[in-house]
Amino acid sequence: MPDDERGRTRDPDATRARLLRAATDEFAAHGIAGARVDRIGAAAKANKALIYTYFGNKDGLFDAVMDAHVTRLLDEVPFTPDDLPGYAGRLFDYLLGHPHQLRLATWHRLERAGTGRAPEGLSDSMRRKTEALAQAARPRSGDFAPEDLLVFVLALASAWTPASPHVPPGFRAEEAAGHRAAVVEAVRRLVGA
Amino acid sequence: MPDDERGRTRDPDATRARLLRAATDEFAAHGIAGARVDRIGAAAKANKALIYTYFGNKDGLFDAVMDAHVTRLLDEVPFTPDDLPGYAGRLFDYLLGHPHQLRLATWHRLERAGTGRAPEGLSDSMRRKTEALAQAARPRSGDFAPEDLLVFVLALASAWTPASPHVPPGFRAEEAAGHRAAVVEAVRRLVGA
DNA sequence: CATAACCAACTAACTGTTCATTTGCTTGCC
DNA sequence: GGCAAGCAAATGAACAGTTAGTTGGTTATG
Repeated sequence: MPDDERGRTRDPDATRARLLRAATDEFAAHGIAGARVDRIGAAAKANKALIYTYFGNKDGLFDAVMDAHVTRLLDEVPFTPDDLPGYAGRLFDYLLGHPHQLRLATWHRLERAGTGRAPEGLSDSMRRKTEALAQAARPRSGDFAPEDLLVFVLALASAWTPASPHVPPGFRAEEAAGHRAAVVEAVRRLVGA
Repeated sequence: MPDDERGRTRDPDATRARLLRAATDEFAAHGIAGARVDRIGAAAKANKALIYTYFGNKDGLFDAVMDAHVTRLLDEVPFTPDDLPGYAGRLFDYLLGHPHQLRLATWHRLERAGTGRAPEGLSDSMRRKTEALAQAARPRSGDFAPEDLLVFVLALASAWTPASPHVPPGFRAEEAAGHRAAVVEAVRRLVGA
């Protein structure tokens, strides 16, 4: 007879997962420096000391959160170098459906800039994407360099996301469909429809 | 005979300015939660108590930093609704020359999202820009909504900035000229050259 | 002298991290 | 089946270092 979220019996995997979920919310909301270990433990209904047995320390916990999110994103939004507008649209959808994603990525950029520690598989993924773009058949000359094109597509897809520096405060989800269409059209013009 | 940065005599304006400059570096580097009041005082060669007499508290100091930077940006990069590629290029230049700008803006987005307190003149400026775009003569139908166009231009101009979530680690300034040209060309395609 | 600028020292609260101890599950044995 | 040993999981309380903010006095300036 389950009475609350905490599992009836001892279950390290479930506890780990609960900590990770709570940490995701906390880090997405407050960043690394602003996150509080106490709050994470309380939200996960677990003792905060478990954070140190499972993840080493606060930074290790953040890394674990980042790795999980990057992996999931790369997994669920496959890159399609021959259909960049479609890719931008799907990335837009994903970011809209997972508001933590871009906030976490931005915190990571700001707070972990110098440390060298990058989320697992991210730089590999960027390299693969760039190479795929370089080899993709693109007819017209005077086209963008692969690096520029990739960065532009990512920037456009995330331009309307609430974590972006440019989105005005009163952003409403009902208008998302219109913005999505605009993003797709913008990328279409970039690649020369 | 000046021996260090601190003015020979008492000079409240200079002290205020020194505090503001030190706070800019500290906040740009570590954000609000990560910034340390002691470090700011030390870097400004002023007593940290002066922060509280001049700016109220840590948050007030951050607001002052943000206001100054937003004002300067809006002042030095005039908006030209009829020449969006040129505007994007000039904005790109400004962000490249003032690396603190986008970092501060991003910190503000992340840490001050809900508080309502926006940098002075920013939302006004966004509204004016949107209206200017709406009234600007653009021939072709099927064009972007003014809000979309503005957000896209800003996103593209800041896409290659080190504070962006998408820029790979090994970004070198020598390649900036090429990226600048790509940004201008991208905006040109958006508006339909 | 009167006022404003400035400073050193202080404080109360908080934070990440550790650790000795307890709790409950599993396993081998009778 | 019943039992006790062994062990990982979980806990509560504390530690040692930091932090934003304050205060009372000192010093230059007009």
